[in-house]
Amino acid sequence: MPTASSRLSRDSWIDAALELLLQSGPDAVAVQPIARRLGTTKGSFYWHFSSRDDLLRATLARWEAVAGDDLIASVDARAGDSRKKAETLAEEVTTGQRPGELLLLAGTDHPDVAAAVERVARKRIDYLARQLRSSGLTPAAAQRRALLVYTAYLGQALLAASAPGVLPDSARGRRALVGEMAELVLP
Amino acid sequence: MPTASSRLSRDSWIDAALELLLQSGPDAVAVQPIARRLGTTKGSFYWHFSSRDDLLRATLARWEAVAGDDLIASVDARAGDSRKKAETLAEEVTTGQRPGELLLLAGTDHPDVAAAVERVARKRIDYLARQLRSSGLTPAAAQRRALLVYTAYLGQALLAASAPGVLPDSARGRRALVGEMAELVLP
DNA sequence: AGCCCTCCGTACGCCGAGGTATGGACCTGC
DNA sequence: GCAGGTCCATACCTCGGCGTACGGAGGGCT
Repeated sequence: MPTASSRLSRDSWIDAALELLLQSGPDAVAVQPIARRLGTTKGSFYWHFSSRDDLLRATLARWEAVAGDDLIASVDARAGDSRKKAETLAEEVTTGQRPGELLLLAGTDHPDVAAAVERVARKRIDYLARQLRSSGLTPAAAQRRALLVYTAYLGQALLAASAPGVLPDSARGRRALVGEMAELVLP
Repeated sequence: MPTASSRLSRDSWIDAALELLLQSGPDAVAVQPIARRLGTTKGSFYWHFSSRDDLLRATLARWEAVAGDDLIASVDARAGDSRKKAETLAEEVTTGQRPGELLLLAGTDHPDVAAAVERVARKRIDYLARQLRSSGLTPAAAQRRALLVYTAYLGQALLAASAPGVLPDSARGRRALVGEMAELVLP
C-alpha cells in the first residue's frame, strides 16, 4: 500500500486490476477506482494503457496464466498419485475460487473474456482426464468423467459463493463430498 | 412491443425486469433501459415503485416463484418414475438456464439476492434428494448425492454459458452426460 | 547548465445511470 | 360538466464512469 517507488509501471496497474477482478468481477476493473487504490490518477493510467479495455485484456491474460498453467503446474508438482492429484485440483477449484472469478465464468458478452475462460477450462479438464486415464479409465470415459468431475466442482464453488447454507458446514464435510465424487467416478 | 393498453401496471414493469434479469443479470435491472423497452419514461416507473431497489426485490420474488416452486411443480407433473423426474429437472437446470440466472448464482453482495438464491437451491436439491430416496438410497446418501448431482448440473450450465466448446456439440451428447451422472449416482 | 524524454496531476467534456418536481392528460363519479 | 384521483411525460439535478488536453516535475545526457 505504500508509494512503492513513486513511479508506477504497467505491471503495477495489472496487479491491482487482477486483485479487483478476482474480488468483484470484470466490471470492477475500472480506471478511476484502481487509480485511487494506487494513490495516483488517470493521468498515469492513460500513459501506460490506451483504454480501459486495454487494461482488461492485459488483466485477463495474466489471469489466464495464473489460473490455468500456474495452478496446474503447482498441483502437479505436489506429491501423490493420479487420484490424489485430481482431488487436489478439485480442492483448489472449489475452495480456492475467488468470488469474482465466478462472475467471469458466469458468462459475459465480452469476447476476450469468453475466449480466456474457455482456454482455462479446457486445460483443467484435460489435466483431469489425464489423471483419470492414469487411473485406468479408457480415454473416452476419462474425458466424459473429467467433465463431470469438473462441473461438479464448479457447481460447488458456485453454491459456496451464493448459497453456502446448502453445503456442509465443515471443511471436512465439503472435502468428503469431493472424495465421494472421486469414488463414484473411478472404477 | 405494441402499446398494449397505453396504461402500465406494476406487473408490466416486473415482467420486463425479469426478462432482463434472466438475460443479462441483476445489473441489467435498470430503470431507464426498461422504460425505453416499454416505450415509456421514468415518470411512470416512480409512480409504481419507490426506487430501483424496490423493483429489484419484486423481480427477485417473482424469479423465486418461477425458478423454484413452479419449475419443480412442472417437472413433478410430468410422467415418469423418480429417476426420470430427477433427469428432467437436470435437463431443465442445464439447458433451460438463462444466461443472467448464472450471474445471480455467481454471487452478489446484495443480501436479498443471496437469500432468494439460497431458497431456490435448497428447494431443488431437496426435491432431487426425495427422488433419490424413492430410488432406494438412504436419506443421508440421497442428500449428499443430490448435492453432487445438482452441482454437476450447475457447473454444466456454467460451462455452457462461458465455454461451450468444452461440452459435447450435440444435444444428444449433453443428455448422455446427464444420463451418465444419474447412472453413477444410483446404486 | 541546458535539454529532452518519461511520467503523472489537473481540469475539462461527455454520457448514462438514479432520483425529484411539476404539470398535464385521461378516466371516473357525482 | 366538472372536480378529483390516477397515471405518465418533461425537465432538471447529482454522481461517477471513460477519455482527452495540457502543463509541469524530475532525472539522465551532453
